[in-house]
Amino acid sequence: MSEFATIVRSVVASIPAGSVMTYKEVAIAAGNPQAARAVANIMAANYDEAIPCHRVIRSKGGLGGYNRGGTSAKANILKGEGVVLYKQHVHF
DNA sequence: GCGCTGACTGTCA
DNA sequence: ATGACAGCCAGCG
Repeated sequence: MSEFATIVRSVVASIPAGSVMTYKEVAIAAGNPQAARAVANIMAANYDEAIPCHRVIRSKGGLGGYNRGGTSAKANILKGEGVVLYKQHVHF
């Protein structure tokens, strides 16, 4: 794996419960502000239980996707952690 | 090593 | 306010 992927995982794993980060923010934190797609790809292709991908959302507030139960499960988990959701979109 | 795909984003029409 | 287009990057066949 590349260093980028490692940093991305670390960043995502560092997101506290009740908080969320956008793919863009994660990409920036990983050192590549333009690599939002790559971040999403890493999440989708290399999911790990230690990596709370459900706390990573789209810049528009959409949940994006989830490879472990679907968007619905993702929304449910976020809501359970204290994130305010409104019809599957994060309420900033 | 090349080309396609995707849980994206921002801008233009 | 929607919809379409293009730019961007890493992973996989």
